[in-house]
Amino acid sequence: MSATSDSETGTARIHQEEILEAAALCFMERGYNASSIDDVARRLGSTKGRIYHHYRSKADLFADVYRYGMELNAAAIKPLCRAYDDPIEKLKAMAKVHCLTMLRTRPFQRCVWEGVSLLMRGATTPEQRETLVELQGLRESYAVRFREVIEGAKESGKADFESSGIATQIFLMALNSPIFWYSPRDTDDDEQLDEIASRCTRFALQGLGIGKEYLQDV
Amino acid sequence: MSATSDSETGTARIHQEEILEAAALCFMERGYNASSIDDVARRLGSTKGRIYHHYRSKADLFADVYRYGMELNAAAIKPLCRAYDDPIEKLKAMAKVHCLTMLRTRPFQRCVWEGVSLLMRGATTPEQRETLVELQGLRESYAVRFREVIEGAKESGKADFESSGIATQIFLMALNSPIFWYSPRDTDDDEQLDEIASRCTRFALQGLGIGKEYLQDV
DNA sequence: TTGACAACATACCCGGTAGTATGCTCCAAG
DNA sequence: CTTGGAGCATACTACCGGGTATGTTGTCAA
Repeated sequence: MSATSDSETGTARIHQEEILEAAALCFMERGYNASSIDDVARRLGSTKGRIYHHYRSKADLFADVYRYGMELNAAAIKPLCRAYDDPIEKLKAMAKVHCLTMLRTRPFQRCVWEGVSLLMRGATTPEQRETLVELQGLRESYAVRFREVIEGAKESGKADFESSGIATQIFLMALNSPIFWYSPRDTDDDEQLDEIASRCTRFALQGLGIGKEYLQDV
Repeated sequence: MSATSDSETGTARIHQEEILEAAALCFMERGYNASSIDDVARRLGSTKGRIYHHYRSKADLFADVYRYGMELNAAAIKPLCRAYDDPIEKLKAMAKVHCLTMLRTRPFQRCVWEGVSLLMRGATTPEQRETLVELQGLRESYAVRFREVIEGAKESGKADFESSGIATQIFLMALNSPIFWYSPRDTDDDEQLDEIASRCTRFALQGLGIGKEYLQDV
């Protein structure tokens, strides 16, 4: 049996991860609609047959890229969720890690981003619609984790904004921004990424009205 | 003569503006590649013939939407360029107006945004490539105006950041963000938009390290 | 009155692409 | 050693959508 596309374990998933990476690169470079399955296959040095053996449709493939990207995000902030008392410290850590994940897994994150847009537009089949709504739920609950900590920071009196909904949106936007304007240099050392993540994090936290006295170590 | 698509004056442009608006709405809802010329025509209650009478290609139509969006931006901040001495005050005004323009002309701004992405990807013909590079230049020079004021704010000692390039990117991103997460309410009064623009502006200015004492009237 | 042209509509072509049907090969279980 | 299926490749179809060629109508100037 094949063409399952969800919750695979073992070797199947390993084979598919190669496909996922190629797909993410294609979708990032040309966008979902402009990328053909043949493009992805070419990048893999194979043909359509391989992809359609593992995925029932192009939309399925994209959905799996989306899911994988969100899994990377969730996995990155997971260890931080219960590790802090002070909401400011927690928010600092989450923001920094989130931004670093954006930079390190840029192709997937661009797909996640485009997925949000594709959601609002028309998903053809009701089955696809269902999948996209589920994936949107993943992203939504991820955002909620940030919003809760952001609200905690406000209650502690160290942050200052009005609508936590809007604040969270802009906050995440600032952290996500490098996936658009950052293009990896030839010498893409890890310090460089850390530097950029720091600046984005500082900007985002200051945007929430958090004083600089709390942001020395970002 | 027809199919000129640039620097029209008088009645021709008026007819085209109707097309521009329909195209902007389509491109916003489904994206450039997923929108067909027939979709745009349907929204106009007409057929392809009308569009291809005014534009030589789909890419030309998109380019004009892009251009129009950038013209709206440039026109909005133009009166502010020589009206302020204090860089902080100037930056406040520019940011607020920019954000408001984003909210009020959202379909066009979404197209401008997608245009940036389409640029990096492959433009087919060298002629299109040339056009897109020119449009990218418009956007670039627009960003430079902000960067100069942002650098001025830093020199005045009232802002605090490290790289003005990165700072400008995140700054504009924060101001642009509502075109993605804001969907107009049924009661979309103008105060609502002003409120949102204020919050985005405060966030962006604070992100630059500008103290709250300068931001009372945003 | 006419004819020329703008401003469309209609009908058609054709290349590209998602999806399918089928063939091939290797490997492991029986 | 043979057989069934995983893991692909090859060949093909069907259709959508960009672009064009041509027809139709209103208008305005000579």
